Amino acid sequence: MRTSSQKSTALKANPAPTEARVPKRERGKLRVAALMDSGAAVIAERGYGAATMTEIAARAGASIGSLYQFFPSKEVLADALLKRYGERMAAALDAVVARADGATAQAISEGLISVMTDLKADRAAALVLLDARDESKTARQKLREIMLGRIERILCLAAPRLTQGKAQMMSVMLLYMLKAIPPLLAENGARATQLRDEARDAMQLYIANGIG
Amino acid sequence: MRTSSQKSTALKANPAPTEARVPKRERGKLRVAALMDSGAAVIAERGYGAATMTEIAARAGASIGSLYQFFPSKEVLADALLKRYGERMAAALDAVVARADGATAQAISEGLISVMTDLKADRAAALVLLDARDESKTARQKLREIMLGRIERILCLAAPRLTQGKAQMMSVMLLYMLKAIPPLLAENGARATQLRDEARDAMQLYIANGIG
Amino acid sequence: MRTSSQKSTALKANPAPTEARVPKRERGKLRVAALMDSGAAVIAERGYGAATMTEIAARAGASIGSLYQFFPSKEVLADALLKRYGERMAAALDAVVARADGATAQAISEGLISVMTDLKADRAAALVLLDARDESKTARQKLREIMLGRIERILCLAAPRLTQGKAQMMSVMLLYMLKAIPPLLAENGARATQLRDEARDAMQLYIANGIG
Amino acid sequence: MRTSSQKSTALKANPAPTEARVPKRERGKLRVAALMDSGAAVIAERGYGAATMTEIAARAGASIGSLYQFFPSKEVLADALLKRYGERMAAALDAVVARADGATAQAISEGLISVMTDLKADRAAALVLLDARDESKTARQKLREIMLGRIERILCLAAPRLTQGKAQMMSVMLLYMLKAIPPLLAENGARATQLRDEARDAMQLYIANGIG
DNA sequence: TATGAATGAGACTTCATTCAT
DNA sequence: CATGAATGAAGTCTCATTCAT
Repeated sequence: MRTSSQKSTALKANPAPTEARVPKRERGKLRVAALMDSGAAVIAERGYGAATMTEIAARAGASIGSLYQFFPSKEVLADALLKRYGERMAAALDAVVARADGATAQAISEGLISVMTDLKADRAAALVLLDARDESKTARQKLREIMLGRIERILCLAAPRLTQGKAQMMSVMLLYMLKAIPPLLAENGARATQLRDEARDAMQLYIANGIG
Repeated sequence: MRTSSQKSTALKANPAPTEARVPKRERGKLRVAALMDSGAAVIAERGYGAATMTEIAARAGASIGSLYQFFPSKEVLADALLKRYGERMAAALDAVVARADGATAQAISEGLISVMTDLKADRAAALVLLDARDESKTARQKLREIMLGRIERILCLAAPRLTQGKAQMMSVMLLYMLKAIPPLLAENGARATQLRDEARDAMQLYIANGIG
Repeated sequence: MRTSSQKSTALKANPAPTEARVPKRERGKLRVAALMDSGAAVIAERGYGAATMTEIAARAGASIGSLYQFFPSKEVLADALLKRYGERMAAALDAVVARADGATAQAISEGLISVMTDLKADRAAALVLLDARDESKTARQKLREIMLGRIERILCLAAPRLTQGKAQMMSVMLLYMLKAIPPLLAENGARATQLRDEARDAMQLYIANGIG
Repeated sequence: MRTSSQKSTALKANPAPTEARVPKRERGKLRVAALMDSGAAVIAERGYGAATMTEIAARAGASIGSLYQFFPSKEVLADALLKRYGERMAAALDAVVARADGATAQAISEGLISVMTDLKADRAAALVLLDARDESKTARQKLREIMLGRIERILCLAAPRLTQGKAQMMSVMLLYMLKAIPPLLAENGARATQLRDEARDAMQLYIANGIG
């Protein structure tokens, strides 16, 4: 495994940019979007380690040099991907939050599952990234907070009498149940519809029991 | 004294072996065990792609050549690890099966969770392997069958009136809930004990509801 | 900055390319030419198995990575070398074909030997390659056809009454006599001139006898 | 390519044995013969570089340790193989010499070709060895002398008036024609019989012309 | 800015050879 | 003598990253 920079004899090594460069022209924005989609696809398909910058560029119809123009390292690309996923996830959960006031266990369960069912393309990559990179501690933490916070808010809105401790505990539990959904459906394609219901039931039972 | 290249690339070499070589002497057996433990540890720690054969050998106190003596490729080592995990998992689940006749939802839930809580060292590696390698289709399938079959048997023993279809569906659902347990506990160390109970409750509710 | 393994071994990577990449810039073309010359030299000197990619790159003044940029494997380099040799050989023989109409046995013999005497650098490598690699079946076949076809044409032009069967048989025989020439001359440097005449006589006698 | 000994820290490094150990018991002789046959087969099949000591031992039904017992290095095995081939070749040619007195060009030609047609198994390996190893200069030289000397003697016996110079020149030429025979026949199996005659004719013409 | 060539550390793997049992 | 495990140098190949055009 490598950790050290390759450029050992660098003199005034520009302090290694850690952020994606923001494109200024329209054309650049399109290219960045294409590169990110390509990156998500390749990483989801091959895993973080096996995904090569060359393939990512090629699949986006760009040259390797062009890719590095916007994402100065593989790390930066991974971070950008994770960030975009977080934002989209937040938005999706916020929609559930908006409908959570006094909602039933079933509605909540259904809403959460829907969130996990959308955003497919990005999630596959995000999951891969989260447990392939050591450095993603921060990103993982951030994503975790995005999700946990909103789930907790949903629970509290639905059941105002819930103690904070119980709500937190339940949020964590639900988070992990939710995480199991995408693989559950993906790996059991034939019975995906029924399993989706089964999963919703399981979560509903758990939520109803907790809400009391 | 060596003279010309050792590596050939010429002619169709003996078809790369796909199985671990079985040690014939005591020393070899010890080596193999050490190498597998080391392999499980390193893979769990770094992921399949980032785990290096060099580190695996070193951590087992063996030379790289020694590692390759028994595991002629990284793939083969991965397969062996998965196989060992499958056997241990089967044994552990069989013990639950043995106690399943007429058992309560709580007992079953508790039993299954215990299985996932043991075998820690091997499982971490196994999980990593299962979704890091494409080739492990077979291994994954095998492991899946090992677990699904036994979970189904447990459910049927506990609730003889369950239809086969329902039992199968529930087994799949439970399998994915179970898979979520190790990361749930590992990533939330501080509240692991409570979360374990929470998980048990969730499964228990689901089982009880299904058993009727 | 790099973080996790580059080499994957995970997932079915892009199917290993079997063809040399064609350089698009002037610099690349020069490189490729230098690399091929270097490859021919090293392989001729050491044999295919003992020739190392490292040495080939070094002798061309390139880095190992640069070599692999254009020739993604030792095999591919070998194929490219063989292909180039085939093309040059074809051109050289075509020149003999052009002068074959009604030519004497001596002229033909002389012409064929000249062909084998030129192209030295490439041929040494080509010969080594042809019987060092199993996979070169196709290349060998192609080269064989290139030579046999032209030799046959030469014979027919020189002696129109030759039956096709006889012409083919003689072509094969001449091909193997020709193949013996380069080592004959190379390994007997001191008497190379006389041996060249001796060889020409042998071929001339054989051709004259066959042509009748 | 390696040239230096691996055992660098050796203290009183036994001066690296360069000869095959001679077995003393009957069983040992059989084993040595089996190992040599196996060695010839594997080397012929894969080439010198690609032939592995492990496979050679295995194909002879012996362990790697056992192989090294008799042939302390791959080199030594190669030398032994070459030596055995030389002896057999000498014997075969001696038989032709014995019949050479006043023989016709056709008889000589036929005799020489027969020699090349026998000893198949060993020759394939010998040819591979001769141009795969740098060190085989001596062996090659020795073999060359074995053959050249006898061919020359044959020519002189058949045509006492031949000058020594001419006889030598012709011997060299014939040697290379002979060397072309095995590949000629092997690679053109379908027409081997006719090609054999064709080759005999070519040699006969050459000899007859030279003998005058 | 875009392109594609250049670089080299480091990964996996092989195999001649040695040695303890 | 036989056996099979141990060793490690060296080979092939990959890919993130840099740079000249």
